Amino acid sequence: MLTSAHCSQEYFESVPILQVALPSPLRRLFDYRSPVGVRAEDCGIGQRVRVPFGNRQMVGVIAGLSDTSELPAAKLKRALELIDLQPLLPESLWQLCTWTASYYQHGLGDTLSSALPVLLRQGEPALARQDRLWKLTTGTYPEHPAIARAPKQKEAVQILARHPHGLSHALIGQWGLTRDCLEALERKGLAERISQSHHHVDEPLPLLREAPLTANSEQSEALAEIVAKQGFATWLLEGVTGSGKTEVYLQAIEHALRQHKQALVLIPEIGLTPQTLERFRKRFSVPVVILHSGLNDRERLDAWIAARDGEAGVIIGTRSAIFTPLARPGLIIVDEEHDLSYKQQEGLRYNARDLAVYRGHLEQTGVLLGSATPSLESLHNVQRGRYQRLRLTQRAGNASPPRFECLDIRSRPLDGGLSRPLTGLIGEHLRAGNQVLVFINRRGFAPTLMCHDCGWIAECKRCDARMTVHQAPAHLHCHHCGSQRAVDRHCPKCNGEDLRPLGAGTERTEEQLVQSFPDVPVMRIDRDSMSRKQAMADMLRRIHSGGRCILVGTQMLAKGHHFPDVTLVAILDADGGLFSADFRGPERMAQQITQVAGRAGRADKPGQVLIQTHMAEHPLLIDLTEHGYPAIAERELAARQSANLPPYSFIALLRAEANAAALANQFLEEACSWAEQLCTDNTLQGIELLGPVPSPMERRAGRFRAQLLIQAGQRSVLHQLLHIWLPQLEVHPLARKVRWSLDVDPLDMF
DNA sequence: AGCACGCCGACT
DNA sequence: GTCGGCGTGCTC
Repeated sequence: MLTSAHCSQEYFESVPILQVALPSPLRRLFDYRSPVGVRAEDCGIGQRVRVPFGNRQMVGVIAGLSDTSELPAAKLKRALELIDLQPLLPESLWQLCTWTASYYQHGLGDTLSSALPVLLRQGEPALARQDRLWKLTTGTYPEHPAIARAPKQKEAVQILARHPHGLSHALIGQWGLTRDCLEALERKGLAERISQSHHHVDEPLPLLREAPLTANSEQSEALAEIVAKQGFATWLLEGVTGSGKTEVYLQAIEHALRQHKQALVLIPEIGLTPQTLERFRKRFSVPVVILHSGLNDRERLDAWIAARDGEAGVIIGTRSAIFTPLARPGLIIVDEEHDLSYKQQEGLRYNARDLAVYRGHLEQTGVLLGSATPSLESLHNVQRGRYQRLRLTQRAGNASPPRFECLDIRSRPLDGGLSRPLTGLIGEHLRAGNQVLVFINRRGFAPTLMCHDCGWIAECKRCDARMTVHQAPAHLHCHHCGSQRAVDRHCPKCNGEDLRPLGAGTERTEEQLVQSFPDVPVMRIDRDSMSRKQAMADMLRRIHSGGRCILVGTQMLAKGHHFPDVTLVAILDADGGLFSADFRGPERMAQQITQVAGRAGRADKPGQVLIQTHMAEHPLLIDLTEHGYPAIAERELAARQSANLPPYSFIALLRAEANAAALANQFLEEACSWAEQLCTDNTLQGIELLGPVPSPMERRAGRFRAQLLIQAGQRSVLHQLLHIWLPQLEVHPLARKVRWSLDVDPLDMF
């Protein structure tokens, strides 16, 4: 008979090797023996371990178990601690992460780092804190005399009253409550803390706090389609601005909640408008968790746990929220699916919209993509029958769509970017007591500073770019690397003194408008004027209080907000998108103009959109003004097809940058010839390697950049190549001297 | 990526 | 004599 000592001895011999994914750019797993005293059956895939790595410690995730290791036993270290006794993520989310790592050619450890809240990466336990559940004491009511003069506490009582089973401490912030306030109630004997009963009573609490709006026929039709479908389906909800997409979202969520499921809502980065969020909060009585940038690490983890454990009914967040685990996944919504902020532009370059669709497939839920200006990728998926199209064409209250016009500004004088006819038109709208929105996609005072004597232009010392002139405070600013310097007083080339700002940015346009309309408030909205927290909220309040005013701003104006009193939208310079180096230029331009135009007007005040251009005969502008975004989308899709560009082909972009141009280029040249070789050896058909070429802006922040485009007719072939190519690139001697990255499905070519 | 080790220039 | 520059190599 074996003694217990023998037992444990035998036991440890049989403990498998842990293959651990670590947060390091090294795209491989590291083998460890299990921690002292941990039983084999307690170690499983998806659990975190703390391990020694080099001379430091790291938290990693077990990604595999094996009986053997390629490493000699002597080199194997022992993990220090098993952090989780259960997998951290539900199976479907684990699969989403491993798929993401493989699709975007990124290390699993690094991928998990992007997917997990900071505290979990640091080894914090992933359990809901048990001890804090706030609840009213029996007999407490909102009109209790003890809180008659404490409005905050009164509100807290009202909120707690809606949570008869207790409100988790983790969520109090989400309901706008503070710990202090609840503790005050506790002292008054009105509220108490109970320990969490982990079994939620599935009592049919009222789901809604307020009744849904009455859906119009189009909304009802869309909802009927959504509700009818069980399991995985992707819908493209194409709705002009003001057609009530949000109401469709809300009612689709309601349907998911009624089935005791959760809904995940992705919104663009700047789309977090307080008004929209308030609508979600107001509608549902289930906890609505909002992952906004103001959360600290602890709050973020609490929200994550609330989602994973099914405590939160609706989870709203930006790009990274796609990795929030759900106990009972029911629906994923991606609002403004065309928005570029869904694509991460560094490190793990994932596209949250695309991952949402894959996640829906994994979890067998519906995925609802919404936009007034859908991406060509999504429209193409509709054509191929992969997505179902749902349309909303009527604006609320039968508001008529804005009238589009182009204004040819060739040989017309411009003051601060504004032509005389436009200034006249602005005056008319203001005299009618309306508001005007002026869109100019350029911050600062002027994009160029030029010497009038010799033609010298102020350039950035570290980039192939011009310095933008800013006023208040006056300085030159490079928008590409952020470097700043004082405005030159003399031309460094000819010593002349006549240095002139050329062209217009938001500051100059604002200045001109103030001059032209001295008695009308002019409000500038761009990154510089909105840097103060709350600045945006203050500005919006002023605008919504009505009365004539002029809004001048960049894209910031174009996202999410609606300005009902605006009757004129002026787009000062539409031409940028017409000769962009990027094949997506026209698509972008059409989306941007359509989005800005959509900010204006309502039923009783039809809107007008005026586009200043030097290319009034350009077919793109004509199509856009006469037939709107769908016409442009159709035209551009046809162009992409004949040029064999995405979405009719699949691309990846290998970027490299180095202190010397030759170095980056050499790396890409060699990478290119390896790829050619691999294509021949493995008979990979239909792959084209374009480049390497210098990036459109070759020098940026003092580094030289170049790129190599890989294009394939089939996605699987592209990925076959990437899978064998990347491990080779990684060990290339030059790979350590240049900064390189691979972008699968790049959205811009810079 | 970090972080060590390692081998050559201007300073207490 | 040291502090520190970044080249090279490793992380189970």
